[in-house]
Amino acid sequence: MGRSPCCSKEGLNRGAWTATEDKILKDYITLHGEGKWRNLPKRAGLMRCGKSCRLRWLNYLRPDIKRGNISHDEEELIIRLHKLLGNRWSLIAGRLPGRTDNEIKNYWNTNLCKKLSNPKNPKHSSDHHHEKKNKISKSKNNMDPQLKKESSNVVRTKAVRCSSKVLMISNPPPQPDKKTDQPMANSSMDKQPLDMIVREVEDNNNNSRDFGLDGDIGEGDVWLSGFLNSEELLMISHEENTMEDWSGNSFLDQPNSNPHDLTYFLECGGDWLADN
DNA sequence: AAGCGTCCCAACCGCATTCGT
DNA sequence: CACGAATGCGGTTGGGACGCT
Repeated sequence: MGRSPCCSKEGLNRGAWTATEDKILKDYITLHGEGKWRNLPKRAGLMRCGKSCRLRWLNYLRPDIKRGNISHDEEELIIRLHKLLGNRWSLIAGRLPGRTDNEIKNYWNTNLCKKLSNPKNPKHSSDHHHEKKNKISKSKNNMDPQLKKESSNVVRTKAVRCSSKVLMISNPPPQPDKKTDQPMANSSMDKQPLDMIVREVEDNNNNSRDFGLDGDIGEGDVWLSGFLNSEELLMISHEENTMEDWSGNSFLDQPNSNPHDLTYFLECGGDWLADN
């Protein structure tokens, strides 16, 4: 029983990649481009499964990969993003140019997880090369259960890619009912001030409520789900009551933004729509 | 120097989601 | 709409590197 493997494992190389394999893969992708991973190994002459090739390329061989030396700024950003997004490593990585989801995940698990659970421990500096061998007696599978619990208390959503998401902050239009496609009555989210929404996100962090996309979705959740699943995520700054995209551009600086209306149309890829 | 324990990270695995027909 | 294939994602594992005794 069980699922059939992604490819036949017989006769395939496993484990660490050799320099020769790297070169073959890199040359092949340089020549033919990414994609068609399943057939790639055969065509490139690699004794690897397609998944393995994809992973190797994305996490190691891509020319724009930055490796090691995660800066203090990057670390701060990871922490902030993780607070908001939880373990959605690919989304977090998307906001850190040159960083991969795997690298960020590893960095989180080996450094930030401990650091945040024990922030006063001076051994946990931001320079992870210096903290490499700190002696917290904890094996991987022995993680503090409380810590595990806390790390799961984050907004989690199904990984959903959006083609075009719209986020209305203060005055959302009636949303079509998923089943009937008819507009729903204005929700209680209407005219909700910005900080209310921020608080709602935080409350959801605290009570582990999951934002389901299917079935039993509250009206407010529809909006927040859209927000949280959007690749072009916005950061809402509590202090300044402004919205920023991750590059630090203020929402209020953008064309068509209106601080009183706070209607923000979001096109994945970060393009600001000329009109709605 | 050898043995042991711990840590880190590349790679693997299984499931979810998207895509194509 | 249904189905299978392809791709993407996040959790987990295993082995090498390193420090300590």
